Amino acid sequence: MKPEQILKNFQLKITNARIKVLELFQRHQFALSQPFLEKNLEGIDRVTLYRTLNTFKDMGVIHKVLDDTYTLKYALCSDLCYSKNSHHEHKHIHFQCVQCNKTTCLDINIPAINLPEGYLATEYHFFIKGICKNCNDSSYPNT
Amino acid sequence: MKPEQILKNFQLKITNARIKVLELFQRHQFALSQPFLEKNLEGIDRVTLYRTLNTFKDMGVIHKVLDDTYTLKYALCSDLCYSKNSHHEHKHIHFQCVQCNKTTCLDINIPAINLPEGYLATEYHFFIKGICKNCNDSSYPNT
DNA sequence: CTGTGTGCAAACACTTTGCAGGTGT
DNA sequence: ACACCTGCAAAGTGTTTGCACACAG
Repeated sequence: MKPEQILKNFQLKITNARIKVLELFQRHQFALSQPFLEKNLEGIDRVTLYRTLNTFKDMGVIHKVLDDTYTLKYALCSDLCYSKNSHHEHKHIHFQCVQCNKTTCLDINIPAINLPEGYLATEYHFFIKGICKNCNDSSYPNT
Repeated sequence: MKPEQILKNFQLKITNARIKVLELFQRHQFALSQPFLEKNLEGIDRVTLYRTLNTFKDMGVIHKVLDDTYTLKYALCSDLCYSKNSHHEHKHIHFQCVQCNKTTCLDINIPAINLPEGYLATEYHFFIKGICKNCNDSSYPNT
């Protein structure tokens, strides 16, 4: 979908910065951080990027992706973000590759957990560190 | 166990800073961050704390606890950190309370996940956000 | 005595806030 | 026209590095 259309769907004003940010998300299948955006989108202010990401997150255009780099990352919401009852939520597992340093969304749901009596859950975050398919494949070149 | 004994067990030099840090960990059942240690341990340099935490983590005295605050947290390793085959690893779930802002270790193992072909896992991080037992109990006082 | 631990200064990286001016609708 | 978006400056917070001195073993 065209960035302009996405913005329209979410009733967000169509601005240069937002289009550029969405395009960048669409060009990459992995989660993006503000520093990454800043490097790859010269001409757009650092603060604007932070605010754009925040707005997108609040409106449900993107969702937080946590890994252990302690830099906020986000990924475009997709089918993965909708459960069977068409309720927008984020219960899939993320994968952080220690080789290419990319964190991606896996098409695997977070398994249900029985919390001890008295606990109330609102959000689940599950990520796995390791070597992703791409890096794994390229380290064993075809013979 | 006495902090001195712990240090001895891990073949670490017994210093004032390390004892103080271990004592603080023992006094709290939740994960501690460097900023927290800094506030609660006046007289010990900020950098020393970072380095102490790093050393402890490398030696397996403490383990990383991730939540979405983007501040590194650590917890003392305990029985939870040893799997059935007495192999030191960290596969339990953490819980981040949005009310008291404490992140704790749960006595629940991370369920096994079947990764897609080609992926290789080395670490699992799973945390749940919500309201912990303590906060939940205190918001519904006994009648 | 020797190597490791500590403290201080400084730099680095990521994120947030305030305000003035610009722009989409 | 008006509200919202953007850019700039500055500050806040968490973390790392370099170097000289101190101290545990």
